[in-house]
Amino acid sequence: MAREHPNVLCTVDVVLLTLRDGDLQVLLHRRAAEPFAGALALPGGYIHAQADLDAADAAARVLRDKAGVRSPYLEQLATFSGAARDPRGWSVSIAYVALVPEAALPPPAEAATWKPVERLPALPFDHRQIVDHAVARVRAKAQYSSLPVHLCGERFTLPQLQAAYEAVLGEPVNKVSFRRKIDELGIVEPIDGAFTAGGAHRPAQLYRLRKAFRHVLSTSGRGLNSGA
Amino acid sequence: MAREHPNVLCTVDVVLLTLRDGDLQVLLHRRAAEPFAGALALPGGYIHAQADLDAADAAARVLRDKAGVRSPYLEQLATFSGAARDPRGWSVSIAYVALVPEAALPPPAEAATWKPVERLPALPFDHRQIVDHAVARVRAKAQYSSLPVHLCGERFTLPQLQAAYEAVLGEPVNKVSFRRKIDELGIVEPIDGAFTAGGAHRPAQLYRLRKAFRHVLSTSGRGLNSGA
DNA sequence: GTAATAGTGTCTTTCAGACACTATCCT
DNA sequence: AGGATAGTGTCTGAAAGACACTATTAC
Repeated sequence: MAREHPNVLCTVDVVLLTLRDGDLQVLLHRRAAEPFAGALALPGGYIHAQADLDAADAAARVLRDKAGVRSPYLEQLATFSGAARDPRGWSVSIAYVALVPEAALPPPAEAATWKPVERLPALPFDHRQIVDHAVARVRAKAQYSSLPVHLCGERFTLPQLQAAYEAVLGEPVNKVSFRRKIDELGIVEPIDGAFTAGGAHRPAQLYRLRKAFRHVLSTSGRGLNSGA
Repeated sequence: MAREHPNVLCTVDVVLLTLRDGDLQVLLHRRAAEPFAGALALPGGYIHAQADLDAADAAARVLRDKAGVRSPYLEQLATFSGAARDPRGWSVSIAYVALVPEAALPPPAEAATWKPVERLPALPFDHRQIVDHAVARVRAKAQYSSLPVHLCGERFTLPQLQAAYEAVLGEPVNKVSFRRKIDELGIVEPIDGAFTAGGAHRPAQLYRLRKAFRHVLSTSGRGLNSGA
């Protein structure tokens, strides 16, 4: 039975997003192999049935191997499929979105580049569509959930977190409303006695994610992110 | 290259939902083949690379063949994968949610049964998880979009539409707020001069979906459904 | 002191739910 | 007339944004 339908290529692709220079940026990887060898594309690869527990595991492996990133926020985005999207044949790509703070990134590998999602180069396959889909998802979830915290480091101030929301949403947000919202979401807590220092101004309270919200590996969609 | 990773089973499964007796119900299909022959499960099947354009097309084919349903509202749900979910081996199931009005259903085939999503029998594979995921998705989208209109027929009254929302959400909704919301969503229009008749009470205005919102075949996630 | 950013108190506007009323059919 | 459901006008309370104020640092 299983041998009757072997001719579908099963892959994962990952849209890894971070905040650089105030922009939401995506990691692109220069393809070594055909098709589209030499072109910038999303990091991705075949599912390894022998090694991967499931598709999320495969996506995590791709992130480790191609971006040097471990245990980021990882969420299933959607699956792109069909006869036309890959010249090698009928293919399935299970796409994931991953968020990492810039500080958690390793020194950039030579085959990899960051590009702002608003100024993307031409991408092979349907990768442009996948990135757009990812950005739309992250934007939508920023409206009602705490998703953008995963773009901040382990310790962050509320103004930094607000800047992360603003970068994702692409527009300024009201400070008072923002703090009210973060407060009711209840997903961050002040670090006792920890403040920023150095600026010629009042120091800011440092916060961290509450324990229950660290290491999120949601299967997909609306997860545990204390949505409204 | 393609021949190196052939051992992943590619399938689609469909959670077909409708409104029966005031309940949200899901179509279950009695399996003819092993594994789990004779058990009730979600309608699904292998992707046919020769015949299907993409996974959504495969899902539509499954719905035609196993439920006799044509061109319903069809939306990608999520993809379930891994070594453990199917005894035949490492598998990928691209799951879809479909909504149909009860009136658009053909006479029930003998291998198929409807079950309320709140009183499901035991299901094989991870189908229980898939159904729960689908119900959660439909509930979430009912909060801010016009999704439940696809459970109503071609012509419907606002009280009927409200009942559809209430069945999906599992709780009563405020009549005034409901009508305000439907009005701002702007996705339905009154049918000029068409009213219900027969009851011992005031007739209700009949509505229909606006042209732009018919035949939705969203790839996934938050689509064209005029979300808020 | 001033400049700069952090953090809060409060007013106003906007929106959702509650309630009550009117409208229109049938018997 | 009276019962039943459809549809609307309006009040009220909650939540979101605007604005202005206080707080704490460096110089």
